[in-house]
Amino acid sequence: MEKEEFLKVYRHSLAHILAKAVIELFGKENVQYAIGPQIENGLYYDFVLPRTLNTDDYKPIEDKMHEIIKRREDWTCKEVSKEEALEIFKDQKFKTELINDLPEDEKITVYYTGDDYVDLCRGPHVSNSQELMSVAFEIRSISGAYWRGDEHRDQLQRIYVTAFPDKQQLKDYKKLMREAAERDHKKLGPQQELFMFDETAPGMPYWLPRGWKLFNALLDFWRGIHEEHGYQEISGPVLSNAKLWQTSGHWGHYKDNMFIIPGEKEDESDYYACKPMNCPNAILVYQKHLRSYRDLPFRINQVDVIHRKEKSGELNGLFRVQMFRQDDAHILVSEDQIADEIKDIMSIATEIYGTFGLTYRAELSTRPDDYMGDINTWNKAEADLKAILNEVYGEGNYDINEGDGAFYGPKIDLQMKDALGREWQMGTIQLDFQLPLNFHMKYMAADGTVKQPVMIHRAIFGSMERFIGILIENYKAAFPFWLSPYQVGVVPIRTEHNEYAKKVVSALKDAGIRVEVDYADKNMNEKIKTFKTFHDPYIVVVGDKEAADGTVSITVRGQKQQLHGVPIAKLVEMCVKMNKEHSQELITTAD
RNA sequence: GCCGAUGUGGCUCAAUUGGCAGAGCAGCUGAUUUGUAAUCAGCAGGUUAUCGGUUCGAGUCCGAUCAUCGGCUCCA
Repeated sequence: MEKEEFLKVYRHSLAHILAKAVIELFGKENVQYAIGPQIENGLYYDFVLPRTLNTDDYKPIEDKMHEIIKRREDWTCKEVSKEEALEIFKDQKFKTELINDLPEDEKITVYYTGDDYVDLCRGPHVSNSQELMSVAFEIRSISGAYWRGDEHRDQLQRIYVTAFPDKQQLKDYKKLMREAAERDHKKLGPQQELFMFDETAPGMPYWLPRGWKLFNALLDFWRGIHEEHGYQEISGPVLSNAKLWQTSGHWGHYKDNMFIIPGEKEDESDYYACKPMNCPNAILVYQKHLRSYRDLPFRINQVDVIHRKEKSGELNGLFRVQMFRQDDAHILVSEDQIADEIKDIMSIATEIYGTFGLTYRAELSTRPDDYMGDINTWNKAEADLKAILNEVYGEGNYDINEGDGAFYGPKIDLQMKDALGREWQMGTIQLDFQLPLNFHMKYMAADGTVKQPVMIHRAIFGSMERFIGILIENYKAAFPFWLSPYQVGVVPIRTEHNEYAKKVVSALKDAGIRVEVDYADKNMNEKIKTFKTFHDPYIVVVGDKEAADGTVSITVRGQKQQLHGVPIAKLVEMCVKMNKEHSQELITTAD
C-alpha cells in the first residue's frame, strides 16, 4: 500500500474508533454522529452530544480509544440495500439524511467494528483494530462546526485528532507546530514593533514606525515593477455616496460588508460608505475621457485603504482584517487583448513571488450556475485562460475549480507556499464582464464603432497586510536586507566615538540605507543586544581602531565571525548592492 | 453570526479555600566608560478589559458587554 493510501486508511479507521469511543462514553441513545473524514495530519468527527465538551474530556476519550483498539476487534464490511441502511441508522438523523441523498444506484456499504458499532462508509478500512496499535494520536482540539457547513443548520461539536503512523512522526509534527507558533505574526509583529491593534478599531492595524518602513520598502519594490509594465498609479476617495455603490452593484450584493455612514437626511441617497473595493475609482478615472482602442490596455494600479466589515469571530491578526490595502490594479482591455494581458500579469507574479523564494500554484475557477452575461464570451474567456495556464505551467500543473468563479467572470487564484509548507491564497486575477456594463464603459474601436472593454481585476500580494503577515512568519521576522525596517544598526563603543559614528550614519543615509544608531552613554553590549533582538541585518561597531583608519566592524545577522576593518565606502557598496538586487541572502564577506 | 477558551503595570508571569495586588525585564535617576546578546544601585509604574451583581470583604464567585485566540461559515 502506498504511504498516502495507508495514511488515509488508518486515519479514517481511527475516526471510526473515535466515534465508537464517544458513543461508549455517552451512550448510544445520547449521541448523533455525523461524519468523520481524514484530513491533513489527522482526522475529525462531528457529533451532537448531551453536553458541551471541554479540555477535561480529552483524556477519557483518548483512553477509551486506546482501550477499544486493544480489543483487537475485526472490522467487517457489509453491502446493504437502502432500506436496510435506513433501518440500521433509524435513530441517526444525519446518517439517515446521507442515505436518502445517495443516488438510487449507489452501492451502500456499512462497516462494523466489533458487533456494537456500525458506520455508513465507503471504506476502505483496516481489517482488525490491531493494525492501529502502533498509531500515535491525540486530541488536538474541540470546536463548533455546522452540519454540511451550513450556518443555518445544526451546530455540531467537532473533535479534531492528530494522528501519525508512529510516535516519532507525531513528535516531529508537534515540534513543527511549536515552531509555527513561535513564528506567529500576531506575536512577532507587536514584539518587533511592526504593528499593533487597539480595541477601538478591531481588525484595523496600526502600522508602527518599524513596520511602516518595511511596508514602504515592499511597496516601492511593487511600484517599480508596475511602472515598468505600463501601470499608472492613482488614489481615490475612501468615502463615496451610496449612488456609486448602487451603480456598481455593491449596494445590492455587498452591503453587509460595508461600513456605512448615514447622512443628514434619512434618505439613502444621502448615505456614504467606505469603499470595500477600488474598482469604481478606476472606472471613473477611465471615464474621465472618451477612450480610444489606442488607450488599451488601460492599466491603473492603486493601494488605497479599503474597509470590509466582517462578522465578529472572523478577524485574525493581519490575515483577516477590516481595514487593508490591496495591491490592486484594474485593466481595461478589448476581448482580443485578454490573453496577452493575463500573460503579462503572470510574469509580474512570477517576478514578485520569485523575489521571496516563494513557490506558488495556480487555480482556475470557472463559470458558476448563476453567471451573468453572454455564454459565448464566457466560453472564450475560459478557453483563453486555460490556454495561458497550459502555456505557462503546463497542462495538469494547475487546478480547476469548476463553477467556483464569480458571477461576473472567471478567475485565476494564486496560492503560495511558505517556509513551513503552508498554503495561502494570495494573488487573484479576475475577468469582469459586468462592471463595464453597469457603468456603460466604452471605447472607440479602430473601425469607428463604440465597443465595451473587458475589465481585469488583479492583485499579486492579495492584501499588503496579509502578505506582510505571511512574510513575518516566513522569515521569522528576520527579513532580507532590502525589506528590513532598519538595515544597519550602528554602535559607537563609547560616547567619544559618536562623532565618527555620525560620519558612518550619514554615509549610509546618503545612499538610501535605513540606519539606526544608539548614541547613549551605556554599555555597548546593551546596544548590540537591542539591535539583535530587532534582527537588524548588519550591526556596525565603531571604536578607536575604526575611527583611526576610517573603517567599521560588521556583525552580519546569523554569522558568528565579525568582519573587521571594512572601509565605510565598502559597507555602503555592500548595502546598496543588496537593496538593488533585492537579495534574499545577506552578503557575508567584504572581499 | 455560531461553538469553545482567554483577558492582572509597556512586556513575560505570580497572588493558597474569596482576606493588604507582587516579581523579572523594559522605563526614569545616579554611578560605571566598557571591543560583540543583559554593569551596579535607587526610583517610579496597576480603578486586575468594561459595566453591574453576590459578600463584612472580589483579581478570584455570578451576569452582561467589549476585545483577543482555536475552530465553523465567509474571505484578500
